[in-house]
This record gives sequence, C-alpha cells and structure tokens, in this order.
Amino acid sequence: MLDLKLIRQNPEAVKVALGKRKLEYIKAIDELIIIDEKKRIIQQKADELKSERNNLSKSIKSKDEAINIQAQVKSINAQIQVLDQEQITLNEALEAIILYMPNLPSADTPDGKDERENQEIHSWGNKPILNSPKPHWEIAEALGILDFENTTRLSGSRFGSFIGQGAKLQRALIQFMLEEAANANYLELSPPAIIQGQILRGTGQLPKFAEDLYHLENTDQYLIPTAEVPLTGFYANGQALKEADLPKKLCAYTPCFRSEAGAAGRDTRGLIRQHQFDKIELVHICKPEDSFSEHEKLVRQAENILEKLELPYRRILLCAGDMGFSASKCYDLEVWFPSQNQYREISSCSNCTDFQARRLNLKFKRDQKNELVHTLNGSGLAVGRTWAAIVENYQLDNKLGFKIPKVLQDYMKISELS
RNA sequence: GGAGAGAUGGCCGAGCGGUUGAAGGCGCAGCACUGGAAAUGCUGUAUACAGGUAACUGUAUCGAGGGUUCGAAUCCCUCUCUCUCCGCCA
Repeated sequence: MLDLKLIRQNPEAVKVALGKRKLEYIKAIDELIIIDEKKRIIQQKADELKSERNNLSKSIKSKDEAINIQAQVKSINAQIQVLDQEQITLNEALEAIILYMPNLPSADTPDGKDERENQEIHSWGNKPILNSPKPHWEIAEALGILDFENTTRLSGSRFGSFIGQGAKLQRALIQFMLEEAANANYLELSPPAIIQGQILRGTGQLPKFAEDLYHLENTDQYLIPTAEVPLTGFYANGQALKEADLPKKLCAYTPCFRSEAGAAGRDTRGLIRQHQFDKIELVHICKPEDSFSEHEKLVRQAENILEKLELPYRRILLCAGDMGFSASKCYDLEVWFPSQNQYREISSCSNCTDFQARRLNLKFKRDQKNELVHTLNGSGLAVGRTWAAIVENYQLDNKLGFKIPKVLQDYMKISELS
C-alpha cells in the first residue's frame, strides 16, 4: 500500500511514478485525494462531538445527576452515529482504490510498457553447443523420470510427477539450494502451505489477484502461491522488530500453488508452467536505507546458485510496466533453455520497499519510535524450472540422457543419467 | 467432534460500571553511584488517526464485531483463538 500522506503532500510526484506503470492510475489519485479530504473533515467533526460527550459524561458522578444531560448526550450520539457511518463508507471507498494501487517504481527502474523494454544487466555462462536440442519433457519422459500422462488423470492438466532418479534429482536440488542459503546465514523456516487471506492482502496478492490463487472453500484460507507470503508475513504480529536484528534473512522450501488463470495455451508442455511446483524462497527484512544494497545481495545469492549449477543465465532489470504489483525495483534471472532457444525466468528478485510492510504493519523500533521496514524477496530458485534447465543444458548430443551437475553428483551418486 | 476454563501493555498480573491508557512486578532505555561492572537509586517506557512548524491537543483501542448505558476493560450477544479433560487420528 502506498503512503497516504505522501499522496496527500506530493500528488504530482506519485502520479508521475504510477503513470510509468499504467496511465489509468493517475485518475485514481485524484479520486483518492477528494475522498481523503472529505474523510478528514468528518473525522474532525466526529472527534469534537465525542470530546463534548466525554466531557459531559465525566461531569456526572451519580445516577441522579445523569437525568440533566441524558437528552443532550443522546442527541450528540445520534450525530456521531451518522458521522461515523459516513467515515466508514468513505474509508471503504478509499481502500477500494488504494489497495488496488501498485508500488511506486524506483528512480532507477527503466521506463517501458512491457517485457520488450526490460534491460539486460549481464549474462553468465556458456550456452551448450547442441546439434538438435530436445525439450526437457521429451528426454525426461523417455528416461522414465518424469510423467505427465498418468498425473493428468490424477490431478488434471498442468500437473506432473517426478519418478525414480527424477524425484531424487528434485530432492538433490532442494537440499543443495537450502544448504547454499544456510551457508549464507539465512534462517530456514518450514511454514504451512495454507495461509490466511489477511496475510495475502498484506503481501499484495489480494484483493487484486484473487483469481490467481487456490481458495479453500468456506474459509479465509488459501494455498500459498509462493513462500514469500509466509516468510514476509511471519513477523507481522504487530510487535516491532529490534533494530539490531535487522537485516533478517529468511529462507524456506515450500510447494507453490497457482491457478494460472489467463495463461491458457501458454507453456502447456513440460515443467515451465505448473499448478504446483517447489521453490526455495529468500526473503530479506531490513531498514529502509539498506533495501537497495540488500536487493543486490539477494540477487547475487540467487545468481550464485545458477553459477554453481553452471547454468547459463542473464540478469534482467524489469521496466516499470512489466514489474509485479508490490515491487519497486525488480531483477529477473532467466536461465537458458536450448530447446526453446531463449532465456526463461527462473527467479524474480524484488525490492518491495515499505509497500508490503505498511499493509502487514511490519515495523522495527529505532530511537523509541516504530518505523516501517523494507521487505525483499527472491527465488533461490524455482526447483521445477531448474530441474528442466539441467535436463536441457546438460543433455547429451549423441544419445538419450543428460549429465548431472558437479555440485549434485555427491548427492545423486551418479554423474550421468541415460 | 464433546465438556469446561480463559483471552488486559514487550512479558507476568491487578481491575469486574465513572477519577484506569490502564495499579504492581519483570524486562528495556537514560541518568546517578563505580577505575569498570554488578548491586542500588531516580527517571522514562503502547499503537493508530486527525490538528499544529513544534511543545502539545483531541479521538479511538484491554482478542474481534455488535448491543445496553449519560458513561464499558468491567454488563449482554455473536464470532475467533488459547488451555485442560474425553473421543478420533498421521
């Protein structure tokens, strides 16, 4: 959520920043200011009346004296009730706008409408030289380590199963990624995959993106779309964090669930776009002045995983129009997929500044005062896509199979699968 | 799932219709004492919104929502959560 005070004090700057994402937000700012103005006038009136009522009540010491002021207080109460109701209505109108407004792009976020205007920061690694690169599902299904056919009967489209060495490879990746995070002093959490709507509102998935989530019937509970939600929301209990405890670095391995509404027809084959996938998530909670340097550290942590797996990738700085709702600045890491002859997203590292912290009421104490923290999140990494990238980049040119990355060989006890 | 008990500030805990935003203790911070520390003493120590350059002022908040009342942490209703016992169960 954006800071209402900032909008009030500097509406033009907010309009310019939001306009970089989508022009339609500019008009909403004007509406917001009008509602806010009305709301404050009403609050002042209501507060004055309440003050008057309190003073009258305080002057009464016994039941008998009460008779003198009963009528007066009742009439004040009637006025208060009307004003309070108006304030509730205005507040709802205000929330209906501000909860649907995305974070302001940072100053160094490039202008641009969509992914075509993203900036490549750098690329790493050597793309494999292959005569006829096969897609990962072709190799994996033929090897019997990945199944879609039976699994679709079990669960529907966009679900798959890892089998035998395939399942073990997934486990190896999870173990490897968690160890890397532990070595970098991340605190591992193993949170539930079911979470309250309130927290999803805090991190920005709700109310705007409800259709992307799996909602449990007759509850306010949802399946997590990413461990970003439980990790970022973990300390959102209203109790301020200690300044000395920041930055907090958290990691978690969880399944992630996405309805993929609106993705019909895209990436229908293989592991790229599934309803359920595993991911190791990294979250930093830090002081406001540190968030941009923490963001660089976070993205380096994710890159480090790709480098140790020796997977060719590039880092992209997203333009304003392509950035996620809660992010102020975002790097995507994209891994090379030989069969598609293109890079595909494998990690998205966002600096959400105080946007989620304000919604979650996530604060730290500095000099006796509570201040909003900044929150950052990034994948380190999406396991299914990493699995697929390994199969494709390490595939053998002369026969069916692929090599196992060096860092996973101890765990897998083999160097090649064919 | 059945029965009972409970939910008060960072924590423990008093209060059971008015002077209580909330006693007391612990914790924490500052100051004094000390060569330094411990102990001790003193002082301070919730959050949000609105107004004000500010000091500050007003309002709201004692699990959440609603009600009774001139006035609610205190009384009533609903919900949520926690604990204990029983049942069931990875």
